[in-house]
Amino acid sequence: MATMTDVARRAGVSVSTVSYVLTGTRPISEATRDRVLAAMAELDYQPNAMARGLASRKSNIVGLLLPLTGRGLGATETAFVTGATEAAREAGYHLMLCPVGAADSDELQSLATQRLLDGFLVMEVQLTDRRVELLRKLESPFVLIGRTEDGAGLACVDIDFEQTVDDAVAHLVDLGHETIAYINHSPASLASGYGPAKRTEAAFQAALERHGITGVMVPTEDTAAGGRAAIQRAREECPALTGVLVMNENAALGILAELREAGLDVPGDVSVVSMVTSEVVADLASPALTAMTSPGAVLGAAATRVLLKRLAEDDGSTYEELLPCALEVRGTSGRAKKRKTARSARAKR
Amino acid sequence: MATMTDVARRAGVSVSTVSYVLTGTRPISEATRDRVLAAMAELDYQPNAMARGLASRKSNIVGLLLPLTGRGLGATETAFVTGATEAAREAGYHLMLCPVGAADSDELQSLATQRLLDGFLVMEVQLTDRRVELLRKLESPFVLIGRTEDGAGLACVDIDFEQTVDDAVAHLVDLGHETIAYINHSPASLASGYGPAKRTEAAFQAALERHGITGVMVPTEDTAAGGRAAIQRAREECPALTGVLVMNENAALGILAELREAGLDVPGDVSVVSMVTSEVVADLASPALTAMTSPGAVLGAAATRVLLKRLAEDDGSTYEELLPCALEVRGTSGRAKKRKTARSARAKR
DNA sequence: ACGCTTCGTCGAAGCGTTTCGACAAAGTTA
DNA sequence: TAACTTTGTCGAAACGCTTCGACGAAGCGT
Repeated sequence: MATMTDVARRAGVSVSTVSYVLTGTRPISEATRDRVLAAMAELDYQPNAMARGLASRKSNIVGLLLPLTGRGLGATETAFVTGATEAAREAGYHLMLCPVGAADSDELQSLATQRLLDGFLVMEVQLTDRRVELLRKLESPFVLIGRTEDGAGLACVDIDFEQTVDDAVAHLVDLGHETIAYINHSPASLASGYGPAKRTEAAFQAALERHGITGVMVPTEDTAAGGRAAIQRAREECPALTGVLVMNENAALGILAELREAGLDVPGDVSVVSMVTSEVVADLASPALTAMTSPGAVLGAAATRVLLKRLAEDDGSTYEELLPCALEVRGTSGRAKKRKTARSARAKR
Repeated sequence: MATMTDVARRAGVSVSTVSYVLTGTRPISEATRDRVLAAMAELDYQPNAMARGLASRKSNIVGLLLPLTGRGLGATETAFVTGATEAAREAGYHLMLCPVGAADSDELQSLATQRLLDGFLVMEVQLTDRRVELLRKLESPFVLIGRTEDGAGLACVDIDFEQTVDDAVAHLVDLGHETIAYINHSPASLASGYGPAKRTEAAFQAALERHGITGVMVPTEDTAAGGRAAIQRAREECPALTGVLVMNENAALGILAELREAGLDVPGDVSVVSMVTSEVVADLASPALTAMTSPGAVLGAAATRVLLKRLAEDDGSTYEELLPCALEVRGTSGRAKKRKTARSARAKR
């Protein structure tokens, strides 16, 4: 393994000169630069990352903090990871996967103090997240994917849930739907203050009022079975519903199956729109799901770029970037049936 | 940020002593160890990873090589990554994601030469993979997830495709199926010599002969739409089929949908068994897929442990570990219909 | 009481870079 | 032409750790 000293000797210059052509920190004449470059090529020289890191106190590695618990990652999270990884590599950085949940502060503390990582990308952010306080205390640069309760002094990149709900509801309203169910995440995540669940809940209520239509909200587990149960319950509570908004890919497929088995046609009788959904899963369904496509990879890349920019400029200002999910109309949404129920519904009271 | 010198001063010992209590390389008396430990605690000392790496020429980081191309990772690959990450962390290692496909040798060359990583986990291995030659040439320890044509001198961990096919076919045969279609990966991957596709193809043929039953093999794209097309074609080529084996999760869902729309009941008329499938996707289907559950996380963990063991023992011997997929009977497989076709089929000739 | 090994500790020499101050040589200004 | 600035290069001091050789102090057999 050739070292910088070898290169220097071969090129007939000092090591510092070699370092300068490598880093571009000081001007070097065309002639010497060429000699040095040639020597490097001949020796197959590659700078030693550790030595570099030690001397410059930066590793060119960023850590991706994500809880690796239970059933593993969904397609959206995965896209996020790959997007971040790609973006990092394009900027000459590396990405380290750190299985660190909101709970393991010790783990994070030692990670951040080890000086192995230049900064952090934080996934699965809770509304109040101890990792955030900790990182701030340790003065480690970081960017959140998601948002905490109070975003002051933080940099975050997130999905624009409000906009996404608005767009989804608007789509259904445009199609003539006047009674819509919102199948949210689980009661547990709602109770624990999981951001996306809370935000979309509020946005859904607001959208209902704005459009002057009615709806129900039913929380559910993130599984196909959960979706089946939820749509049953929604139809009991609100038999007139013709539109369904689902916050979860897995539940969405269950809903489709349940509706089919109940003899209802999708989108003929009921329209289903899936929120924050990956294209792969949307295409898995039959018919393919009309969905708000989550910008997974784009989000990951955006977060990474924000972090790297902050590292370069030593910038710690507040920053927020929200990306909406794009409506992708596929096979599960269509015009609402004519409201022959209007009269009978009134008669019912 | 406290350094080792600070700790040494505070504990009234030399830096080397501190180092020894940290690494355990040499015996240290109970008394001094305690003093040093106390000093560390008081100063919130954390060893500097870079300095450590430089001095010891090991980083405690392993790289995970995976092509990050196109549609992103499937659930199985994702499980693999998380399994590997977890296993690494448990052993005090870190995991770096390296988007390096079989093509980017340059990228890999510099990665390996930089001395940033102690070893590599190689995913998506081709039957002849340039990364393998390169890593071997550079004398970087590595473990394959998958297998190359010739495994001599290599360490690899892989799914036992032969066993998995055997088990799946046996399951169908036990249920009385005598005509089975095998929906494999795409023609392109077959042509490029993608290991799993080739191996399962051969294993399927062998299983057919062994059981004395008939079957067809149809390659298909890895999408729901691909699955639909494939099952149509399979039924044209072989109208008597009652059992289907699918090599792809996404295609499996398409097959289910297509059969349903063709008026066939699953598992009443046709049984479907999905190979190398993640539980999440299997549960997404209605009815839930009978599947050979891929040991994603377990595989990832196994590969990591093998790599770490080789790092520790400087072992470079040939090694192969094959893990089968476990049959998980869910809702898409059942007894074959009585063969009233037997006579008419014979009459046909 | 003698030479032995073993134990516990220290000092110093790296590990391969970056970075700072210094300094000739060349270029610029007045 | 004197007095500066800029350009290009060098040497040496970090960076924070590991590891090697050395060595006094015990512990052991004889």
